[in-house]
Amino acid sequence: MKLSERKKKILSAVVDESIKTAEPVSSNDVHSKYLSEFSPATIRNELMALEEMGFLSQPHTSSGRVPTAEGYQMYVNELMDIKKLSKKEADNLKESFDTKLFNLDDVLQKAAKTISDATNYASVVYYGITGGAVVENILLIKLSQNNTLVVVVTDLGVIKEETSAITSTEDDLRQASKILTKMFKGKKLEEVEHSENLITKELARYKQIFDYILHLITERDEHNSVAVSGKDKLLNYPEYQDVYKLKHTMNLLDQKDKLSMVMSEVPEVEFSIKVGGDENLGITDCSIVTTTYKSRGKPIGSLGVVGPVRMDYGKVVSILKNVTKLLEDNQFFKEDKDE
Amino acid sequence: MKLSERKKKILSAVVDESIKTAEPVSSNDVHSKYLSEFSPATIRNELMALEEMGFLSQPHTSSGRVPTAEGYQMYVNELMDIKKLSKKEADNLKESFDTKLFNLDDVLQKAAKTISDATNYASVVYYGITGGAVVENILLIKLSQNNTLVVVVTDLGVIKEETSAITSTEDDLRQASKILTKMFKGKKLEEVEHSENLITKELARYKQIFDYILHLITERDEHNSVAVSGKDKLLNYPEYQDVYKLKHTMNLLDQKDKLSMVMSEVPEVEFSIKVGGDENLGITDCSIVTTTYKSRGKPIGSLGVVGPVRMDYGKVVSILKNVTKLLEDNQFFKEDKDE
DNA sequence: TGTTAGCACTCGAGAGGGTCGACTGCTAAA
DNA sequence: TTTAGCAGTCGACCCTCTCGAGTGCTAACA
Repeated sequence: MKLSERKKKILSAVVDESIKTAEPVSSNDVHSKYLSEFSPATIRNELMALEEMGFLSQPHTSSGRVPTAEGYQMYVNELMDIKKLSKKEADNLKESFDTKLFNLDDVLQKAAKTISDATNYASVVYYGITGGAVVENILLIKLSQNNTLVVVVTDLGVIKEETSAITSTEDDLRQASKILTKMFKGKKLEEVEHSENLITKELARYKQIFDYILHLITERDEHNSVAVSGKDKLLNYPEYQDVYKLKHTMNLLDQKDKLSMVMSEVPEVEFSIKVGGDENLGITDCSIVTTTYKSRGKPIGSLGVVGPVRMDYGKVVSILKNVTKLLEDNQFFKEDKDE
Repeated sequence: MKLSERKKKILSAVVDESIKTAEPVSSNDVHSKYLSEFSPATIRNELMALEEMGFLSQPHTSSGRVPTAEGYQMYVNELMDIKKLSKKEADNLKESFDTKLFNLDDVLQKAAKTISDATNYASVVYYGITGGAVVENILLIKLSQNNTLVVVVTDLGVIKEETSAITSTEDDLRQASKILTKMFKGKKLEEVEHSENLITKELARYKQIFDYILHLITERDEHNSVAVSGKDKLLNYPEYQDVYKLKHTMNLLDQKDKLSMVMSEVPEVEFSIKVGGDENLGITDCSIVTTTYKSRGKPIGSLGVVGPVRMDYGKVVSILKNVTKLLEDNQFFKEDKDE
């Protein structure tokens, strides 16, 4: 569907104004605030055409126009200009995303919070598209009689948890740590996950520990690979004054498995922008913008923003671009690590 | 203010019905659902008297009655019967509050989630009324070139965090760990917090590490001692269909410092029930039920529930009682620890 | 042929008015 | 002291009317 230059300008104007005011946009609004070179009557004719094409709709006969999902989609695909962040905004982002963290979950959570604070929408950060992390070390540390701290160090950071399930002696722990590290060093997490049949004779003693580590890695893969932040921010938008819709979108943000499905798709283009949700997944009344981040040239996870359909896509895309860069420059995702 | 037996029964009925239906209660409701031994006219007379006393109010002249904050307060102070949980409910609680965790933050978070899930309101768990935790061990573990895991083990569990700030050698770390453990073993966290002047000659080398541990302990005291769970549950109550009120209460649950103030008060009675919020702190449109939990006979923290004024106080109190018990029976809070 | 002024038309928002009925307060009898 | 009876109140709901923002159409204009 080809659009004339003028139609593009007018559609852009309507979308921009919609994003700003959350109200239907009249021909006069477009004329006075965006395109004074065309008279309201001309604009009206174009609006009619754009409505016919499915990009705009009227809440009722004598009201202004509102973009349809298709209208927004056209906007983000072809019309939108991505605002580059000002130096100050970029610096703020950088500062807030302090990269000193060395725990994968913490890094994800921090990235999510940074995005949410910068965009003022809810955000989702996902890790695990191809599970890029490689085991470097497995530590077992006795904390007290019944508690052992298990630390799995990977090249992408630390996964850890303490437990009371392991009651071995310190000597045993040291021994087990050595064997396990030797066994798994250099392997990807999902390789570890599927190595139940690897219990050798020498490892049989440490079956309890082995099982725990499998459990730890599996569990984190299933549950802990999605960080969500800023759900409450949705409260501020007029489209979510309707508590019913609010609940719908908030519920989505609580369903880690559904989020995983959305976030693990790797789009062909840099950004996937699902305007109005995803029919197949039963997601409505919101838009989802996602992009992937890489380590060693391969996508290993994704960043996303969830907000009203009337989202400031230009700003969101720009912020996601920045945070992707910050994340990829993080000591653990960078290709040329100084080790 | 003394109430006749009959007035007590009627006020109880009005409050119970209000909690159930969230609608004004008529004399007929009370008569038909609670007290058929009195005629509606009699009940009307009593309702008038109770209104005069300030326990009830009418949204408008010809409507039923709604309890005032004072009405609820009277109810919780003198009239309410605390439902004992059924065996099954108690078992469910116990099961969901699995005590295998050995990290203070995790335990608090788990307790908060247990309470929120059981009550269907938002919950807050606070630690630090008198800071009961005593240092047992300080571990410094090299994870990679730039990353050291710092673990502070106390008798109440683990406080830990990893950092890239410490770049000492493994030998140094081992040494520092020994010195620090010796120095702080048996001390309370707040004693550690105020020991900046303790840098001895032998410790001077490890100033970086020392500073980090102080930072770690101080920070957790300031920020990480409040666990909140179930904010979203508030969405389900009719009083929060008004997004403005919802925001107000959700904001409260985000302000950790304000929550700390509320949660660190040790009430004289077992339960503090603030009906309608707290004027001094600017908290309105919600009720807060709190109780303290103990370790070694001393209160060290508190559990709380935040919900609409029309809260099922009886159920909440009962659940809090149960969780307090579960928490105090946790391996780390128990007096007779098997160490 | 594309653009624009003029104008009749549409429809939601908001105000005003009327009915209904739930529930009250009062009165007077039991 | 309790209760039946009843008039009175007021919100909820519905209908109607008015107002005006914004449209679509037509005819004139560049």
